[in-house]
Amino acid sequence: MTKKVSLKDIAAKAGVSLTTVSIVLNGRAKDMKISEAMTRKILALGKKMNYRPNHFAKGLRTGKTNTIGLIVDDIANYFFGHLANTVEEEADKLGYTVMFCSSENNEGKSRHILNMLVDKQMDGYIIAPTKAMLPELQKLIKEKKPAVLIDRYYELLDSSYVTIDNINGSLEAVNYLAKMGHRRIALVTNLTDQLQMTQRLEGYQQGLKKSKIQLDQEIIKKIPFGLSDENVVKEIKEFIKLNENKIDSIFFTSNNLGVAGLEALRSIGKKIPDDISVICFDDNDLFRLGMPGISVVSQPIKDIAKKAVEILIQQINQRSTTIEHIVLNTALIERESVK
Amino acid sequence: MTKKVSLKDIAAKAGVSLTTVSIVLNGRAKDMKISEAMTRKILALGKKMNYRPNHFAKGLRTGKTNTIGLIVDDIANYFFGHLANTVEEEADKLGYTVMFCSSENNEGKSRHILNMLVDKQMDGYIIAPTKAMLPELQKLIKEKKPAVLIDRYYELLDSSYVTIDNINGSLEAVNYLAKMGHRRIALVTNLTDQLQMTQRLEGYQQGLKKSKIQLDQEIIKKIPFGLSDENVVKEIKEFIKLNENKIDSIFFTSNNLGVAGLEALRSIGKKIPDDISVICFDDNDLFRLGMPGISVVSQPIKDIAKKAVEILIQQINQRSTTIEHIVLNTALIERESVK
DNA sequence: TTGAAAGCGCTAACAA
DNA sequence: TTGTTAGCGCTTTCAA
Repeated sequence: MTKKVSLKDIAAKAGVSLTTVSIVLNGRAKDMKISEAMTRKILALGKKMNYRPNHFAKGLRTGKTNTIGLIVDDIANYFFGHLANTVEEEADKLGYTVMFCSSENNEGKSRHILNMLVDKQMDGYIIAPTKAMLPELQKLIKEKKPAVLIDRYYELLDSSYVTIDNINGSLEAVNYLAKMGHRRIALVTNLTDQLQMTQRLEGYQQGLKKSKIQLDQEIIKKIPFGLSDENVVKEIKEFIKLNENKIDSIFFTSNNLGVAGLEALRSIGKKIPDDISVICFDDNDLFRLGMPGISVVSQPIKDIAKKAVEILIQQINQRSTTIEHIVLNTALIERESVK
Repeated sequence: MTKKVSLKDIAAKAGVSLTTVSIVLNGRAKDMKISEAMTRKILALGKKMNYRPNHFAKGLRTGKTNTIGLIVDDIANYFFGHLANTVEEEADKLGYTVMFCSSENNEGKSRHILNMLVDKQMDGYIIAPTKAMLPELQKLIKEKKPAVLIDRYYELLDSSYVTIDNINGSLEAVNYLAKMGHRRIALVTNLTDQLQMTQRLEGYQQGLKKSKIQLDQEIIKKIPFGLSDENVVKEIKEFIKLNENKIDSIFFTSNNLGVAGLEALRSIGKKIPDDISVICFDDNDLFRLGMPGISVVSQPIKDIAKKAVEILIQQINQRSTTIEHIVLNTALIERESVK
């Protein structure tokens, strides 16, 4: 195993002190008025010896890691996977790497990964928060660690966030269904008090009201987090069968629920949109290209990611210390699942 | 900002030396015969003061990070997203965190992220390699850094890998199409010399031979990496239109190509399976739940991930230094896209 | 059974 | 314009 070259090695070869080498290799030669000749010599030596700074030593000394932590629900999920992709891309442009973790919407796991990221001293955090994280998150904010929340936030957490207008997105979905003649609009959502979901429920209710449709708790199904995929499908199947004659359409409040919903509908032989109309919050390949195409409320995933990174890096660089609340708009995409 | 507690702080409070605290907190009290009373006292203090080891100091001293690096083509891709998910899960069980990066099958990016991971001194690497990485990878192997390749490997790289039987998977797909009466089987694959793809091509050729079908280069389409999604669709569309009357079925060699292929087919109004039959390497939600369901050669994603982590961690722990070559089997899933 | 001290590689304050 | 030195927090050898 070839020994790694350190600043000391270079200093020795160059016949100068450690400090000089450090300064030059950190691009501060001009500031410190190191002679051009010296600068060139050291730079060349650094390249020739293939010097790679020791990340630990640097971190230990400066406290900086050039890494940001990203916590999402599930990296395999379409929304979060694509979000993560753009976050990485944007961060990379600015010289940061990102460390992803999936919270799985699970209390223990959430807290565990956040602590772990804090231990590893990320320079900043982009987090789709869970309730279990609240205490840790509060501490983070209090200590003025750069952080921006995504997808949802907590009122009592005085932090920046980037979200979308969930209420209006849902409202539009429901209005659209109503406009197409549907009156018995079922809702399939998650059993959670996470804001994005309560807002989607709220939008559903507002939409009904606006369309003068009576709210019926019976045709609202709330599915707990943490069920296996098969069990989610099962729950939805049972819900649909139970309300077969009471509903004419279903609004799924997420990607995952929608996919499971399609599976459920298929397995009980319901045809979209002939037997039942369907609309979903969040887009994906299945909705876009499946037959029939599923109408969706689509989120500007790239914009969310870009904005989150932008705000975070500003905070890290202290260029801005103001708390930003960004709310982006959704877009209703009509396909063939509503009739 | 509350100052972080260090071993020194605890030592001071406990009235003992730094060393003792370090030993106890690392669970080596028994080995070093530290008295029970002392052990308990320090442990309690550590908990009370909420001691969190400094990752940099530890890493600087020991060279260990408890982090593994994972390089995939694209974290937003179904296959790699799910793979990453399981890798994280498995690694977590063993006390490791994982740092994901997407190579985007791009030369510069590949090399860049590998270097970056090496700089950050991962304890081990799980890599879907690209050609551009070869020199760095070779160095890694020579320095006996734990690493296992996934999805593909390079003969000249003497390293462990976990892959699937691509040749047989493709062969089965082609045989299946032939058995269903197809003779003009087009292939849509990537223009690359990456092993998983050349093997799938090889399997296609073997399948044709076995079914006594003449190979026709004209109905093999190779799409370069790095095109935008729309352009991939466009390329496939043109290919299909050009060969409209010459083909009765298409075999897509990946997830991404299949999705783009479905989009292309739809946009030119070709119905599956009436106008054309389709089969794809790799599964996803669209293939599983779309109408019609797309028949696929499915990979055991979880097993690949688990095996890769298992082998890697063994290497890290020096429990095993032997190079392992794992080749898992695919499964042909028949749905409705072939007639 | 415990402690002192060296040193991992780097940066930055201070000297020269 | 460059060098000396202290110290970031930790582990480990050697000594007591």
